[in-house]
Parts: sequence; structure tokens; C-alpha cells
Amino acid sequence: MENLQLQGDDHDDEAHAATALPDHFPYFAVPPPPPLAVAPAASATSDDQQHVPLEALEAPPCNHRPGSLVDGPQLAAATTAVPMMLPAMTSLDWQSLLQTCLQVPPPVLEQQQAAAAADQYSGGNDHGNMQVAESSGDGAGNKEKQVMAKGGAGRSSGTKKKASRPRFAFQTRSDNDILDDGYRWRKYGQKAVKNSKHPRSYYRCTHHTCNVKKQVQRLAKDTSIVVTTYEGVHNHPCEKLMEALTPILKQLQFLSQF
DNA sequence: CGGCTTTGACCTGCGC
DNA sequence: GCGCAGGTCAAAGCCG
Repeated sequence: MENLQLQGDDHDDEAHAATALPDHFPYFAVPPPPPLAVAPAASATSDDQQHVPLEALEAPPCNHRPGSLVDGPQLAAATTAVPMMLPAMTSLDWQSLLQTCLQVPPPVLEQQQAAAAADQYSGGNDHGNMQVAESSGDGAGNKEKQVMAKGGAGRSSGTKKKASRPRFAFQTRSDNDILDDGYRWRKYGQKAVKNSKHPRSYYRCTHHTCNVKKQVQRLAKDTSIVVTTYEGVHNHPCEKLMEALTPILKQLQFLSQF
């Protein structure tokens, strides 16, 4: 995986926050304040996820120390998409990582956390090879629909607007459409996108209590770039990461006895 | 057989 | 009101 980015926009479809991240995942670096490298969404159409100019993708890697972890609101956001790459780290880093992985944010706090994250880090920078931003809409074409319980008619036909949820978009330069973020996803739809040869795929987290969704689409302008948009926050730990951490956790527990 | 993908149909919101 | 585009559903099929 290379040139990974996170992006998004806020309720007004305005580029709101961008956070450069280091090469090392799952580290989420606290960004310096340089200007946001997210393009205005004025031209948002069906291709509504192309908010980040391609120049940003070519930006040099950020030079933050890998240990500077995001905490608080961004931590919850970060847990929605942590690729399974475990760099070498100190014991202090382990504590932070465990905190990140084990955190299960209360659903009622999701929006506040995301909003706080967007506020705190609005501005972002273009020095990283990855960007992050919070979003609750994906442009003019976005409709936040409430998923209604199916009645006798069978098909959902809710008319209320679904409560907006935090959205985070990754841009990944990769041949592979699906980036392994450690969670299990079930595809539930695919749509052809206007002005794009590549369809948009819709996925839901397979965890029974989790309502997180993600969309995967290739950029029309640069088909080597995959845009993955996450909607919502996982309410369960990352399975793969927990799997990898379990033996280490046991070891830490054992050592802590002394 | 269970879980997942595919795919056409359906529904909603928005712009004209 | 109509057409378009995006998002979701659910039946059918595939696969391990």
C-alpha cells in the first residue's frame, strides 16, 4: 500500500479537516498546521469523492515521529480504519496502540468525536502521503437515508434522514481495490458511477452489532487511485488486530506480575 | 450449508 | 412533475 490518504468533508460538503499521517500504521500522527490540501467540493457531482487534488497524493512523506499518536476524538476515528501493519515500537507505543485498538466508543459520542476531531485538526497539511478528514456527506449526490426495519412490503422506504455519521475517505494508490483494514466486510451493492468507467462498490461490516459501511471506488481521473470511504465508527475491536495482539497482551500481563 | 458476491429492481432526493 | 443519479434491497448463484 502506498500513497495512502484520508479525506472527507463536513455537512456543508466543505473540505473540513485533513491530517497527514506517517508511513507507519497504525500510528496516526498529530499534524502540523500547514494549509489543507483538500480541494473545494464545488464541483462535486456523482464523482463526489474526488475532493483531494492529485498533487496531494504526490506530496512527500511527512516527517513526524511515528510515536506521536492521536488521542481523544481522532483516536476513535482512527480505529475505523487501521490497516494491519505493525511496525516495531517501544513499550510506550504499545500502550497507545492497545488503547487505540481496544477503544469502543459509545455510539452517542461518535458525532461529537468526529466533529471535535474535525475542529481540532481543521487545516491539516500536505506534507504527508496520507490525509484524513471527517465527513458526513459526499457531495451533491449524497443522500443520508435512514435504513428502516423492513415491514410486510419488504423493501425499506424510509423518508427520514438518517442521522449524519462521521465519514472518512482514504485515497490509496493501489492495483487492489480492497485494502485490508483488519475488519470483515460484506458487499451489498455496486453501482455504475456517472463519468467513470469504474463502478462504486458498497460494503457493510459483517459484525452483527456494527453498522459501519464503506464505499470503494476508483478515481475517474486516475484509475490507479482507489477511494475508500468509511461511514460510521466500529463498535467492536478490530478482529485481526486483536488476533495479532492477544499473545502479546498475555505476555504483558505475565510480565506485569513481576 | 453458510457466507459472500452479483445484479437488477426499487426507493429517495435533487435539479430543472 | 419528471428524469437522473446515488444508495439499498434481496433473490440467485457461487464457493469453500
